[in-house]
Amino acid sequence: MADHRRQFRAIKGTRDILPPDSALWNWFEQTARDLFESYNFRDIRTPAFEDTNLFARSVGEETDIVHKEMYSIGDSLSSNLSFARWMLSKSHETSVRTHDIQPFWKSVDSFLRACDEAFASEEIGRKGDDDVQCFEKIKAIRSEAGNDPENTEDAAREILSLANTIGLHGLMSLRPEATASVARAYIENGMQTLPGNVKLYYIGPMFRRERPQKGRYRQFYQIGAEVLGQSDAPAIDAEVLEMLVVFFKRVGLTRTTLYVNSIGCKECRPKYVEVLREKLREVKDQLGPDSQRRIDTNPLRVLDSKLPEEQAIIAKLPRISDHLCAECREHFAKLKEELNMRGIAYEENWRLVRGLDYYTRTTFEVTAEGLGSQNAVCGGGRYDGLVELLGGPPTKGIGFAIGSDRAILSIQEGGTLPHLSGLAVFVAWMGQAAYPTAVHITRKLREAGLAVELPAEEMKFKKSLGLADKLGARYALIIGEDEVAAGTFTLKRLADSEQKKLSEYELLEYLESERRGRG
RNA sequence: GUGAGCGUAGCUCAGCUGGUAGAGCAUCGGUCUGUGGCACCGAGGGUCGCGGGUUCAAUCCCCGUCGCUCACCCCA
Repeated sequence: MADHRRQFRAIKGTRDILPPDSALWNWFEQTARDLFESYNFRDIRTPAFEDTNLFARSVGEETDIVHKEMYSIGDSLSSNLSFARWMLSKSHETSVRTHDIQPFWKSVDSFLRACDEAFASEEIGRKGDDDVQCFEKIKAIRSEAGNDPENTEDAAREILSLANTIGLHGLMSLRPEATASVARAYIENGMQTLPGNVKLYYIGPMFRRERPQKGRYRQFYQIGAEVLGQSDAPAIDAEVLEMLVVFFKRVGLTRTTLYVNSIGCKECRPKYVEVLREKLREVKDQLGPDSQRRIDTNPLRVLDSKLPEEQAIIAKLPRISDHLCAECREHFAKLKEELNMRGIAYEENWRLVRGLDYYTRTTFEVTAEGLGSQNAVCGGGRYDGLVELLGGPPTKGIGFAIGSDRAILSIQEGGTLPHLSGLAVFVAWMGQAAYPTAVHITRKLREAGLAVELPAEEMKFKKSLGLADKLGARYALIIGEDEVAAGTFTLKRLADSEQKKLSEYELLEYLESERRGRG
């Protein structure tokens, strides 16, 4: 018996994309394919899940993104360990709030015990050397910190980050993005030996364990492109941006804005971050609690703050454009020249930053209308450090990812919707004598590439036409006694009721040319 | 993790200081056995998200819970 209370429903943050929306999605993705191929990008399909460490390393292991925001499966160590780690981060939060470090040390001890047990279990063969090293390190820090209460804060943070890396061996995660996967595939398949720059694109679902909100899902879809190779010529960046702009134009997403910035390289950015941090400390008491926290954790993110009362302060902060090294400044200037030459409209946004270390120089973002606070439909940038970070040869890279969910939402909320052709022909047959003819001609029409609906059961003629109308068919093909006797078909155009008698040959000719006319 | 708003038919919603439910659209059938869109008539479809409390009586009031939505945090 069906129990309404226990009906299955899509998991939080996931959804069904149904017709007719799914046709819009297919068109959206096909438009990307066609366009990207014309820029000589090629499709790459990587697995939907990968070694957790791939994502952990690319995203920076010190962040808690790994444990909070990814879907991970197959933990080879005991769930005890996961629980102990969770307790550890909880008690750290509490310690920070209450300024009482004692509960944290207790959690550290029970975490170490959990490690001991996990290492000693039958799964010991699967633990990594890294795990043991981290384990020993935590032990060392823990005993040291007891003697030096000055540094407990730093020690705690280090322990947390070490703890987060233990037990990741054999752990797999659903991909939260695809750049790391593409970089991994590039390395694994020796693609650096391919001629020229390697230009790849991908289309598919990604997974992040975030609270859903407007345009934000736990399973969401991205269309991305990456250029990997030896060159970091600004023209590559410009071509990627051109392709992006053309894409948004082609899908009718007109009210978009492209923001561009340069965040320097590993030489100049750290210096800027320090300058920024210094300045932020000076104005600390004028900032909200979130921004105050970011001064230490991620000063660049302060620039992102949306709080109205902070805007005036942020406007006076030092800008990275004044702190770029000569090479980066040159690269950015050339990029802007290229964009102008290509007639690409953009806005320079010095507050557009990316937090992760492997990002270099060019960053960009596209925002669209009608999306509430989640208005970015595309983000990207240069990541010259990533491939090497993942153990590959020194390689330059740039790429972007378009959030399809949001982009399509924006199209639906004010863009120009494409006219997507649906059902071409509804075969309105009546009388068993007409049925074999109906089956035959239906197959012929389908072979010619037309979408055809053939009712499985005989219907009253009026119903038949009514259904044809409701299904949105462009034509009704009428086959009854008269047609069978005369060996012809009656084709009725539903839009204007125009009707003509045709032979099979004429019918196929007519409908095929009509189809070609529709593109 | 935090906050706010909302849960009544497939969809959009109504429901009066509390008297165990309605409309429009959609679906199906009929008027209508060779001509759709219109009109008219009819039908199916609901333990009013779930649990508890107050009450003679709860869709309505109270508490809890689950779900959805939006925003914050985060955003690779």
